[in-house]
Amino acid sequence: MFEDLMQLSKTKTSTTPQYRQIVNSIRKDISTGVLKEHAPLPSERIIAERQKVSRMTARRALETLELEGLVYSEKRRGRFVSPPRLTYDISSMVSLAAHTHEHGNSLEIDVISSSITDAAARVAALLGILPGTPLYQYTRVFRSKGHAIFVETEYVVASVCPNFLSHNLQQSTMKLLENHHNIKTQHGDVKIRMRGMTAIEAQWLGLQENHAGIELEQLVYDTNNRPFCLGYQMWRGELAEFSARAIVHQND
Amino acid sequence: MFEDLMQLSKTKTSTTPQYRQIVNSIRKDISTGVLKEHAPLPSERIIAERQKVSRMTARRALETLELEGLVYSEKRRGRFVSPPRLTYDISSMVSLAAHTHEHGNSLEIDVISSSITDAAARVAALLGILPGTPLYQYTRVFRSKGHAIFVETEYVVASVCPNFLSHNLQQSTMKLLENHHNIKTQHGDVKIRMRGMTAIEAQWLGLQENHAGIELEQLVYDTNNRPFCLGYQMWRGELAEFSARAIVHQND
DNA sequence: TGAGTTTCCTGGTATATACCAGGAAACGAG
DNA sequence: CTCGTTTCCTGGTATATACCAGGAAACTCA
Repeated sequence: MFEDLMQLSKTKTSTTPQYRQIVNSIRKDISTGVLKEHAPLPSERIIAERQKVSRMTARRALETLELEGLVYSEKRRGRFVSPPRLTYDISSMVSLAAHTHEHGNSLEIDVISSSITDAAARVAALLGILPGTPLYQYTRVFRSKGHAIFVETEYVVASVCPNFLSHNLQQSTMKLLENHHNIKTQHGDVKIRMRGMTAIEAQWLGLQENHAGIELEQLVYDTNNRPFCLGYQMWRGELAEFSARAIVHQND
Repeated sequence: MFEDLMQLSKTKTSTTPQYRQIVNSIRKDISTGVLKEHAPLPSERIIAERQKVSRMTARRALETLELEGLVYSEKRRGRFVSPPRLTYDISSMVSLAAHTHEHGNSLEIDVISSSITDAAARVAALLGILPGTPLYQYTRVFRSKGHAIFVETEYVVASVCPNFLSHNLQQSTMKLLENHHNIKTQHGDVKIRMRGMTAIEAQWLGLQENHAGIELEQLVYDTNNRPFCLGYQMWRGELAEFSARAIVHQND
């Protein structure tokens, strides 16, 4: 199945570590299209055998490719070539679903859970409400062509949108709130940071624990300048790209 | 030196992998302040001995903490506790140096290299100029309290700012261009993505190759809506946090 | 004292081996 | 043909060992 791969001339005399030579060879196969997106990579054992290295060395090579973002692994299924990144424009807070639809990539949304809860201290502080205030809370996984991209958990102040959970959550929250509850979004404060995934996040996305990810925290304000929605998105780091426009001087 | 650490009761019968138990114990030491920022962690060999595991298992634990961003390693010097993240506001494209100064963290700037070059194809395309057009190019490392935070390479169209390199580059580029060349920044298009560091980037920051980082690409436009500066910042992923404000509806 | 060398300790690379758990495909019986 | 079992293959965890290269501190000689 991989007869054409791994035939590189691994220079024994080189000072480049063996695992890095394997990395370079696979990287080349990916960039030249020999290995296409979502294609399975040869297993650790196969690489070890072909390249005449120990399995641990082959493993190190594959883990390096994961770190670089060229490869992702699904728990005990194998490793695969990462597809191109999906750009998320944080300046326009329109629905990502709508946005990608325009560009030909449809996004599927799985609702993992939804409930009404009491605000925890940290969430309450950000939303400017008292701890214990009722909130709608729901978690959704976003996929493209069946492949999970990110998982999102949102908290919406319950008082502003009665019966929120009776709606179909497989759509943009901002549009839903605008259409059904007359809440218009004014702006959102966004924070972006990198971190390893928790066990549960990795499970939602079908990845292994500690997969590198990018967390996007969104605090959304209505036209009264009051925060009404707090969201946390956890993106697969190798798939995410965020774009924004920073305005410095108004050009009149 | 670490007598007080690592005295956890590693539950042999638990299904939690041993290396994860070590991770949890160290994580706790960090969150409770037993290990403070930039404090050295026990070495792989020490942990192996103390915890009665093989060195490779201890190593795995430490690498997991690096993935989580709680720990960073300097090549062959050891591993250290990561300091809190530094937030960079991409909405206001004021100098990061000025911004952090207000908040009490001064930033040191090391100019690694500076020169005048011809625009490569990719750079030219983004700047909307012809390949081969003269550009000023310089690379700077930004540090806080002696610790490297990110490295930046910028390309500035040479025709708009003669003798650019004669200025002291240890300051904000935007302010320098505004003060000395009358170029006012109108806006910037920013892209943020995660990726492993290249060998040279890791070297600049004193980290090991493939350290997880966040790349920030900035294309800066003047008040004539013409791009004049392209910058790439490579941040240590565990130290970076980016904030932005997305405007949806104008509130008049 | 001060400059050069030596020694120790760090992580980096690498091998060979072992067993486990879970996904998936092949197989086999109804 | 379909449902359940078995078997194979995947990565995940873990050990014990070996040698290398480079940072840093100690040590030593002028």
